[in-house]
Amino acid sequence: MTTISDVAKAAGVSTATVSRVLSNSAAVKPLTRDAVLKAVEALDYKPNALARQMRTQETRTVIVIVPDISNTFFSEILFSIERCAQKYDYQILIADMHNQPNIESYYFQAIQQRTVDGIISLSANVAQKLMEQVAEEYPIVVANQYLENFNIPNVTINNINAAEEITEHLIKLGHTHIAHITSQPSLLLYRDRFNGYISALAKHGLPIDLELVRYGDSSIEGGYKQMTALLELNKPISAIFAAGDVMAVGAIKALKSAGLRVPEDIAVVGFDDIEISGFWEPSLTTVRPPKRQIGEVAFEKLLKLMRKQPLTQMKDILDYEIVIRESCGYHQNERRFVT
Amino acid sequence: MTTISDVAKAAGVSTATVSRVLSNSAAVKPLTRDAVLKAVEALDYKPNALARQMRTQETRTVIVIVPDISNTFFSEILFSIERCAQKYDYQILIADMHNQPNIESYYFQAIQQRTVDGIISLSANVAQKLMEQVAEEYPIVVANQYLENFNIPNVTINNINAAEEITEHLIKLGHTHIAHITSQPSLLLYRDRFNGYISALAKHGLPIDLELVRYGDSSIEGGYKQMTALLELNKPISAIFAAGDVMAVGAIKALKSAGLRVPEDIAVVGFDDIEISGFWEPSLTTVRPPKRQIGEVAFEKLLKLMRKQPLTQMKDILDYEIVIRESCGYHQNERRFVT
DNA sequence: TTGTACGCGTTATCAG
DNA sequence: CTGATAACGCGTACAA
Repeated sequence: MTTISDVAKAAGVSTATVSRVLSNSAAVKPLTRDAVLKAVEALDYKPNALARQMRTQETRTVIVIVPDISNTFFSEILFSIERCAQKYDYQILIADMHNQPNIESYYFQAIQQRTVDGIISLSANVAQKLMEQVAEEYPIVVANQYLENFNIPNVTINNINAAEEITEHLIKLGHTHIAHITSQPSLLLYRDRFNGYISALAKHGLPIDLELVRYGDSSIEGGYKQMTALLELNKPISAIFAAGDVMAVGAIKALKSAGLRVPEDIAVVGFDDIEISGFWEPSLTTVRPPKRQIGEVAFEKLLKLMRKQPLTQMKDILDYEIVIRESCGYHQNERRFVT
Repeated sequence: MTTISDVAKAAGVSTATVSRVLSNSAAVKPLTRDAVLKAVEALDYKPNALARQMRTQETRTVIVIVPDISNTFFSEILFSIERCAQKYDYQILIADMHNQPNIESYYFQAIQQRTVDGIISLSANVAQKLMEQVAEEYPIVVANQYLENFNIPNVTINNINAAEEITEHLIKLGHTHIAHITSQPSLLLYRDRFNGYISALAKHGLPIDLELVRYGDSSIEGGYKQMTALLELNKPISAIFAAGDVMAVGAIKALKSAGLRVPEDIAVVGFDDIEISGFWEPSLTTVRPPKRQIGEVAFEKLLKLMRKQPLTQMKDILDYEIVIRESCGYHQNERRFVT
């Protein structure tokens, strides 16, 4: 392994000068500079990043905690974070939780052990106190998700409003019996979407039937099972609001398996606007969070924390869009109930 | 920041003893051991991983280079690598190339700069010489992909055979005009699948028409466009072999948009067996590489390299499966041509 | 069983 | 503009 002192020797200068040349940190006479660069080239010298990081006490690496990397919703946000990081010359380390709760705490060690400079968590499925405690000492931003009375820099959308709005869209299309398919109620994100759904029903004087609210895995399989359970209730249902597109896709699959047409027999709307939503049949009406912007704002926020600059605001609430496609049956108004 | 010497002071011992306790590297009297652990607890001491890594010259971190993390094919392999890494107490760093060529070389720096102990690349879209040169000095395993006369530890399946077999499946179903949708011919992986396709046609004395072979992005969009181009040829085509499920899905979408039925009017088969393939309509007949095993074998191989143990074999060729579902129209034999 | 002291490879400080 | 040298925090001979 060739070190900086090997280079120094070869170039006939001190290690300090080599370091100066390599980091452009101070003026060096062009002649000696060339000599150093030549030696670097000749010896194929690569600076030892570990030693540098140890000396400077920064790794220029940020860890991103992702609930489930195989869900394209997250990989899209991740993409935007990566691009942003690249711009500022930071590396990204990806931590996949595979949807298991409380794994964040494991990754928090990384920052306490100085192996990364900051954390962006797309998950908040964790002991809140621990998280806030770590956040007091280290740069952390939570994006997409959040907790109650949350005292950590945070980037999100208003899930209550979004859920209410898309539910109202169904109501305006004439639906009065709308079921809700969702996931882990331990996540405030899902509770907010549930609350938006309830509040839309209430606002329009529609009956609320909690049997029409099902909880399951946030996966195609999960959506399929929940939808099947709903059908087995044999209650009148004319529309479904799924709290995630992945579950919506599973629900549509279940409806088709049961011989029902979407949206003619039952309308379905989702949340997230993942890639396949536009390709699915029928294409999915859904809520589109500003994925690119979420990533950018989260990284810029983290950057400020890492640079110990003051945050202008703790919480950024970004705008979402309602994307109307086929699955809500926008173009038809006659409704009939399944049983 | 509390260091090991803070702990030593608090516990009334030397730093060496603290180190011994923390790493269980040597016998320590239970009494002093307790004192040390108490001090660690009291001061909330976390060892500085950087310093440790610098001292031991190992990071226990492996970087995995992924062509496109939003393609679930790769996230499934990744999952298996992660599980394996966890077992051996290694961390995983994910490098997403976003399908751009020659980005691997950027990540090769990571290993040359000692920031990771090894590399698993799920891509081989790069200057071969550079790769082999780096591989001579550092632990690298290439999985899923490979190059010609490849002198790097490698885990893969026999793509030629798999492509030939699934093409033959179409031929046995009565198809004589089979088109091929594929991607970057610069990748040997795709050239091999192409060769398997050609060899199946040849074996059965079917005419080979290179106009029926289309190249494009390995994405839903890409498959859609290629299929559209194929239809515009106005040539008789009764089946499609897509070199990836993502493209197959796009092709089916295009066929449906053109008012054609799959598999009744045109049959489609894919490659990879990604998650949605089983949920798509029609569900996809495809080749299933042993994703879990690929990850495991790759990691175990890398482990040997990192431990400087001898490799029993350079190249592992694993078994694949042909998964028969709806999109090939297995249950019907009458064929008719479009146009 | 424990402590002292050195070195891992780099950058930063201080003289010159 | 350049060089000598002291850290950074830890693990480990070696000596006790």
